[in-house]
Amino acid sequence: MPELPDVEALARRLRQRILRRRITRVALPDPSVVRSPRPSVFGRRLRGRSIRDVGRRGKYFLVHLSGGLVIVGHLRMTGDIAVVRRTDPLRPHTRLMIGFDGDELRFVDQRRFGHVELVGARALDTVSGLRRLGVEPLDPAFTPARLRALLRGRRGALKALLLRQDLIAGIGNIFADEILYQARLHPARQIRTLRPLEIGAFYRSIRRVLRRAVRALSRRRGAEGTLLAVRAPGGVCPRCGGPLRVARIAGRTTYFCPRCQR
DNA sequence: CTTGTGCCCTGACCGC
DNA sequence: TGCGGTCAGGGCACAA
Repeated sequence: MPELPDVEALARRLRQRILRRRITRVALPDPSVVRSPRPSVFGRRLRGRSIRDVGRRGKYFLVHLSGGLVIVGHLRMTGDIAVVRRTDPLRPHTRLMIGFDGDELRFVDQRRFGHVELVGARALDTVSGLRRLGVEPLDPAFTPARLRALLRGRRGALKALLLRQDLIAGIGNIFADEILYQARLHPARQIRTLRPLEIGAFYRSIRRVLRRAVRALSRRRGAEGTLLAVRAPGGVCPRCGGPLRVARIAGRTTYFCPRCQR
């Protein structure tokens, strides 16, 4: 589930809850979530440090610690993080706990695709995956000109482009569909056939969809009047009322409205 | 360069 | 109710 808006909302929530707090305890019910260093070292390195900041890059979350260390993590398909009372019952699939006095950060992940690693702040750009990420779509650096440059000379479907983390960071299957829906562009539409007006609509849709989702998720609100809300077999287009279509595009299950999206 | 496949895991769901 | 097959919103390596 987690894409850029989810991870951004998570980072904001964490910032409110654990900023400046000191780690007193680390537990690893499933040591395999830690990529590096070795799980036994991981806990020892964390204890005693305090949280300096919590950030995000693409779908990765970054917890900056005192002493120039950073926890880099990815939630993949089923990961989630919550800060709860230390006495609260453990949810199933809890993989990692980081304790502060009274509270505890818990990394829960049913499918065990998610992971964390601990790196020096200086070495952040050596983290594979993080290193190859493209532009942040909500950053001022992502301008219409930047998007045009990204599209220039490129072939393939719009949906495939949106899913490429090395071009634009943080968009996953769900929001790719939503962005194309709002831009009224067909997911299989070829990049090189886009007209200037459509590129403009594409750009605005990327920004608008992600920004609104960040806002909604940060307030723990749902999304209304969107494809998101009706994304299910038998779903109906909120705009024209016609049936949605499901297809495999760019290797992913794709929902779209064949009438509204061209 | 682009697309497709399989894989890492677990659980939900469907049809028989 | 039980069983096996299929699929899932990510990312990576690899092949064509």
